[in-house]
Amino acid sequence: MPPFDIGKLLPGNTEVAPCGACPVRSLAVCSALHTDDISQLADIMVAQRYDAQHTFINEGDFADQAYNITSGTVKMYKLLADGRRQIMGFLYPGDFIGLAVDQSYPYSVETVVPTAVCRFPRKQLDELMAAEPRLQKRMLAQASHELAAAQDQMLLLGRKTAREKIASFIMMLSRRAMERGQQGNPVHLPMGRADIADFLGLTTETVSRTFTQLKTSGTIRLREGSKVAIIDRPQLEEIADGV
Amino acid sequence: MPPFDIGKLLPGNTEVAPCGACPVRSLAVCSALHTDDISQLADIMVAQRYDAQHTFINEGDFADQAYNITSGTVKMYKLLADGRRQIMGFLYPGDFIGLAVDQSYPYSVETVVPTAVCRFPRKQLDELMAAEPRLQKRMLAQASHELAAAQDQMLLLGRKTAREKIASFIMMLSRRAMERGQQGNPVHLPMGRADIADFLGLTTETVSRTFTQLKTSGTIRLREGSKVAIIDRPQLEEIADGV
DNA sequence: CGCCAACTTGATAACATTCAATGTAGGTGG
DNA sequence: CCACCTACATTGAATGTTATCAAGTTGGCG
Repeated sequence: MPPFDIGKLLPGNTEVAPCGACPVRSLAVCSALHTDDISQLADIMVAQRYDAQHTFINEGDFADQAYNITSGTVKMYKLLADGRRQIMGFLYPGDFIGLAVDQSYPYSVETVVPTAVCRFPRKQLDELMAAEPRLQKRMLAQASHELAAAQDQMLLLGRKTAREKIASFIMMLSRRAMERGQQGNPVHLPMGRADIADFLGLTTETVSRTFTQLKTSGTIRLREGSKVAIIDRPQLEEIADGV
Repeated sequence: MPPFDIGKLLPGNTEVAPCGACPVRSLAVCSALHTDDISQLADIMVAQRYDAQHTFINEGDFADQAYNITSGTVKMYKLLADGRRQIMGFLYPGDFIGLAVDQSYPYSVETVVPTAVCRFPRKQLDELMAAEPRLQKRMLAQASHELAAAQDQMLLLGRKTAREKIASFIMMLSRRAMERGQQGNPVHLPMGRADIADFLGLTTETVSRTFTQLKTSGTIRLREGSKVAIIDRPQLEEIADGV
């Protein structure tokens, strides 16, 4: 039998959540809206929960829905015909999916851990955007931010060594956690080695070997619960920057 | 003496060009504006011309200007500390620079061939954008388009072989030429092997060898004037897609 | 026509992949 | 509660693609 099926939902799905009490409101695009606009958003929104390893967007499908992550982690990826996979990025609470999209989704999206999202019909979201320049401005800012991240990743994929890639990856997760007010040192890696490999353009074996190498050189330490402790942060930063 | 200097300009620089007669108006973000708005744009705009191989944006500099290419070709790139370079993309007439930008430019921009641009102060462009939702919408569309291209490039850099990278590159230039109403078959490559290498995450030697390989297999033919003739387009497409 | 930069080709080496085996941890059932 | 089982992670050995180092060749331009 197949490892996952047609959108099995966790208990409590499709509830209409109170945006006013939303824990990620300050992070999300919703921050661009006033309280009365938020209620408009809430009207067209559906809250939903997915299991881990559940694909809720398939590359090529008609893109009629947009999503906002409220808890959990997801990965966006593209596939080649023979199954080679490139993960474009990992998304966290507050991140938005389906903004920079044409008619059909240019990538698939799959949960890494159990994840909650807010789902919007794109058509109505477009209308709200047309009426609310603040929202549109916020979307442009988000697109710009994503573009900058994509360009950093292009430098990493095209020109960095395995060692530099892994160091950059740990630094990125650490910085991201701190930006979100979480602790930046024992960094939590919710994704497996295969996901890390497909994000960095490596194989799982090379990822594993490189972690070991950084551990041996005293730069990091691997902790239980898929956590990485940064022992020598300045050195990790230097490795990441290719110095 | 240094190979290039402090912004030497070709004759006829800093002229105030008539946007109404602009050859790339339909391609550019300007297409979002009506004739009377265009005049506002023209008021804050300066037309400028640069020699080939001239760097007019330096990574890290304060980003107070935005640019629109009106003729020529430029490359955007990032550098690592030891000089390794990744080219994020090549831009053609109608393309916009300085949109998805924070305080400082996240990349350098250098002309590939003699190039003409329109230059805008970002501050005033932002004001015009706030007043003209159509312009802002157009900018969001452009950012989305760039993001999709960046994601395709991430798949290429992370997961494609040298052969697939070169095939994808030729196909991309061919498609782009056709979108612009130019002929898509003898594809013109205005950039050198080093630029192609730094765009595809390869070395110049590998680029050269791979061109030879595709030539030997009868898929392409190298023509004078840095042109590539596509002999077997279906096969080139299959190679590009990793089949 | 000659020069110089860019491109091509050749030989060797290195980094990462591939194939294969072993180790470890989380989850399930006895 | 422990033993087992399965996933995943790590380690090992050999291969291969691409990089590196080095020598030609071509072609554009003065």
